Amino acid sequence: MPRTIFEKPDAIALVAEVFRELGYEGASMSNITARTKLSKGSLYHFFPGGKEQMAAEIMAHIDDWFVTEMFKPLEEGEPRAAIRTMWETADRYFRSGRRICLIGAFALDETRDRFSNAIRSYFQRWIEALAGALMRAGLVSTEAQALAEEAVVGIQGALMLARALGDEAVFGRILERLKQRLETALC
Amino acid sequence: MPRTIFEKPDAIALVAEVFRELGYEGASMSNITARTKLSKGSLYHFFPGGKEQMAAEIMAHIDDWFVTEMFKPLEEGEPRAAIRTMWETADRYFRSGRRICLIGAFALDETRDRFSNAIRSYFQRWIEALAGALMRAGLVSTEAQALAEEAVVGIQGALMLARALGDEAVFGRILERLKQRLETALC
DNA sequence: GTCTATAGAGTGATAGAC
DNA sequence: GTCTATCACTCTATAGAC
Repeated sequence: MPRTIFEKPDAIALVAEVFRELGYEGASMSNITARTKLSKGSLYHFFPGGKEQMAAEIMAHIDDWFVTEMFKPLEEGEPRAAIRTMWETADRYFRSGRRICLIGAFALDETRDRFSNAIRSYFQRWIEALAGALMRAGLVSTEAQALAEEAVVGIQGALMLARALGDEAVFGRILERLKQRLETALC
Repeated sequence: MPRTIFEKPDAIALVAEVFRELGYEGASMSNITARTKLSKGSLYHFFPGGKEQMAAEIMAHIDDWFVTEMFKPLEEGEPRAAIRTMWETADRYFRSGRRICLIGAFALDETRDRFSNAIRSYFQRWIEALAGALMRAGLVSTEAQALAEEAVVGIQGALMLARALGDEAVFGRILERLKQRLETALC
């Protein structure tokens, strides 16, 4: 019979999309095997710890992506350019509001306790990286902290509202307003 | 054997807390009976449609509460006073960030399709009620719409971030900033 | 006695683990 | 595929209000 060979990074990406669509509880092993075409054997080969390990590795994978593409540039690059790039990176990652934040969704459901450390450190690092960039761009600490918090809150709230209203355009509008607010503060 | 008599409003409130804590999929009938002390007999007596009916009635109950306590005052009352009261009502309902928005949480998980109409109309009415009050207070339509959207996005994002960081204080800080922004716009 | 609401064992289906 | 645990849900017996 025909077989498809998967590598673990593929498996993580495929399973991630199922979790993103159905949530942690909603993603059953049958759903996952049906949608990913990965057999139960393959899944337990890649993730001996079962569903919990899948979710943990998916979150780590998302975190890695953000560290490379967004947090490190904010922490180490020229701050104004990095902040400008951040909006594009967010828009690209969240597909202009069509894709939700899996880590944010996990924060709101019963999986939150299981993964609370990963969830907390992702958002903490995002806010701190942005606040740090704003300070290096000339803002005082309190203002930088408040604006950074507001930006991350706005992105997450916009993703939820886009999903709730079935209108992805909300995301673009909020992103634009947040961008303007940060640029105004830096002038 | 000893029996406890429940009334339906009590049943809705008790079950609501289980859904809020565990999410739709996470709240199993066993969990619900264990935490609420309602037997399966009582639950299926009150909610012959099972879990789906429970969730639908809980959402309707939440929606009713918001209509009475927040949307109608915004739609019909003196706009500036109603907006001022809205912040207090939100802070009280969400217990200063300790309680999440169940309707928002449903919007992000796989239940979203089942309840999409209820979810959409809740957020739509909130934004429209607030935008209407801002217009009656003197703002032009586009600015009122944008500020209303931003306020609801901010509240939802702040609830998520408070939960994600395990730090409810975020909610109070964001609420205060949103309040200031609306008051500034109205001056 | 009648009737409604509750208790909780029991049902088949399906979950996740292996 | 096989396993056991647990799922949503059904059903019968009966407690308690009248």
